[in-house]
Amino acid sequence: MAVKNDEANIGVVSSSKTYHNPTEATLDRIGGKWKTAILCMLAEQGALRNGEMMRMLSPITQKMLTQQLKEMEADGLILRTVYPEVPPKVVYELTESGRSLRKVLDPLCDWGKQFMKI
Amino acid sequence: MAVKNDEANIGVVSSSKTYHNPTEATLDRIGGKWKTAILCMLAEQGALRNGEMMRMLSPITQKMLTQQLKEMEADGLILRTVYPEVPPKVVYELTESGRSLRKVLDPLCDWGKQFMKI
DNA sequence: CTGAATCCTGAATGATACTG
DNA sequence: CAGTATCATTCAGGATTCAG
Repeated sequence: MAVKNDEANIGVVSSSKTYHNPTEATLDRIGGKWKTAILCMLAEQGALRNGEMMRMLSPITQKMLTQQLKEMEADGLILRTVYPEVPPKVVYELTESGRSLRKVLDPLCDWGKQFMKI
Repeated sequence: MAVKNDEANIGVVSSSKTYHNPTEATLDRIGGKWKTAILCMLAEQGALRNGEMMRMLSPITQKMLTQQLKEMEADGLILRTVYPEVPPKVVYELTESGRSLRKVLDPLCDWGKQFMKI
């Protein structure tokens, strides 16, 4: 997913893989275990804090939430804003590119509804 | 992906997970490393044989191709037809459900084009 | 409150050899 | 031609602990 920090590739936003078709490039960016859930939440709620997302995505771990958010930030899908307060306040929201994913997430969501048992 | 053959779940087409949202149900079915590539090929070509797909997806291994096809067949996305000939002839094509994935694959493909370098 | 740093396990994928 | 069967490897994901 996203970036592999080997020596020759530090800080590079997008790895230089070769895909069989463009769908694989998309899945590389939204295929993480929690990414579509996070993206859908942010699309609905607008902007959220770490703690809020932790609760909504339970039982996600802090490590996974942070990791998935970081990767998506590096991929330009999410904007992370730190407010210099005490205690710390950090807010996450979709970027323009992240919002453009709606065209992808909506069909993904529609098709999957036939299997939902919630 | 697809089925987990533990004792209580043999032969069940769809595992009984609980998802945070329907997108995860979709990704469970098309998220394998080669699945979208296979599905797109079949959507374009109509029907293909094992050897044809092996060549088009190179460097996929025989094991992975068979495995991904089996899972998608179990999920009702692909139809496998064996012609009783010598040498053997087996043809794969999309089912109705598989064809309905076009609504998902097309947006997935469109969005990913911005990252293609081929 | 937000998040970094380690360590660890299992699933997913791959290499290779064999078969009706 | 179209697979199976094993073994090896890699890597995403998870548990736990520490920090500003």
